[in-house]
Amino acid sequence: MGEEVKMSEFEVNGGDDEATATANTAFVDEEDDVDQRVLEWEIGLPDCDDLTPLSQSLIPPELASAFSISPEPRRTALDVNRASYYTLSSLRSSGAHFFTDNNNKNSNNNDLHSFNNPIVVEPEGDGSGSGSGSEPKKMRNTDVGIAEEADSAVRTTENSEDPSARALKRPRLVWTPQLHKRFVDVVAHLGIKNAVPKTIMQLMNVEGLTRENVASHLQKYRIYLKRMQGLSNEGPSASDQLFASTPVPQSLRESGSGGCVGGGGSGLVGGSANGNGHVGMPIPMPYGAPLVPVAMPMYGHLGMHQGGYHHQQNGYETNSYGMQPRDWPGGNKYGSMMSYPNHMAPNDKLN
DNA sequence: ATAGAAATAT
DNA sequence: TATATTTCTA
Repeated sequence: MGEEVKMSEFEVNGGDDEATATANTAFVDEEDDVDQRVLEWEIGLPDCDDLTPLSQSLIPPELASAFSISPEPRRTALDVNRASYYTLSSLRSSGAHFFTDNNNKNSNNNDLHSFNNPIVVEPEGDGSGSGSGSEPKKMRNTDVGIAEEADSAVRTTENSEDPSARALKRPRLVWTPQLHKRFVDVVAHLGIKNAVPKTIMQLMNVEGLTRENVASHLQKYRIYLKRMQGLSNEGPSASDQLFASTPVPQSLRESGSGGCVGGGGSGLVGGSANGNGHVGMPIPMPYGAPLVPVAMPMYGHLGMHQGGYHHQQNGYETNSYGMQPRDWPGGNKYGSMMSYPNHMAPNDKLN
C-alpha cells in the first residue's frame, strides 16, 4: 500500500555510458548550437566526448536518497533539463520525429524546478483506516488449495529488508504527465493497430515499467479515446486530467485499418512500415535514454502540502542499458533511482 | 504466451 | 472517487 512512487524523468546515473551513447546535452545557449546538436543527434550519434559528462559528477543517488539531501549540483541538473528542453524544442520545430506539435491546450510547461521541488511520492498518507470493512471482498473461486507458505505471507508492514523475499509486489506506479506523454507518443508511432502492451512497453523504454502497467494504462486510454470520439467534440471532460493533458494524435483515431501509414500521421512514421529497404523500426529508440522512474525521498514529511503534479521538463538523461552499476551488491536497499524504493530491481523479465 | 476486459485493491 | 493492479478469459 503505501508505496506509491512517481515516475520522474530524472535519472542521474553514474555512468558507463557507452552502450547508449545518448545525447548528453550540454547547456547551450544559442540556437545554432542547438541545431547542431540536433543534427548530430539525428544523423548519427552524439559524441559523448564532446559533451560534458554529467553523469560523472553526481553524488551516488543512493547516498543522496539515504540522507534525504538534494542530490548534488542542482546546477547540473538544471542544465541537463534545459538542454533537453531546447533539444526537444528544436526537434519539434524541425518537424522531426515523434513529437506531436499539438501541445496547444495544456501547457505542460513548467519551469525547471524539477530538482527544487522534490518529486513527491503520492500524498497517500498511509492507508489509515481504509475502507473500514465495507464491501465484502469476494474471493474468486480460485481457491486453489495451495496453502503455499501459509506463513505470514507478506509482511504488510514496511517490509523492512528481507532480501530473501523474491517477488514483492511493486509499488503502485503513478502515471505522470510525462510518462503518459511518452506513452502516447509511442502509441502514436505504432499506430493504434500495433500498439499492444508489450511493444509499447518496449518502445517506451522505461525501466521498471511492466507490461501490466502498460496494458492497464492502455485499457484506460482506449476507453478514454472512445468516450472522446463519442462526444465528437472535445469536451474536456473533467475526468482524467491526465489524459486530457496530452493531446491525442490523430493517428490514434480509428481502429483497424492501416493505421498511420499514408500521409496520415503527422510525420510520425518515417515511412518505414512499408517494405522499404530499411525496415526496422522507424524509431529505433524513441527516446534517447531509458527513462528511469525515480523515487524521490519525501522531503517535507507530512504537513507540507505537495502540489499534485510536478511537471518537469523532459529530463532525459544519459544512461546505459547496462543499468546501474552494481552498486548494490546485495544489501543496499536504497534503490538509487529505481522507481521502486526498496526491494526488487525493475524489470528483470527476460523477454 | 499475450492482449483485452473485468474485478479488486489502495 | 479515481486509478493502478490483479485476475480471468479469449
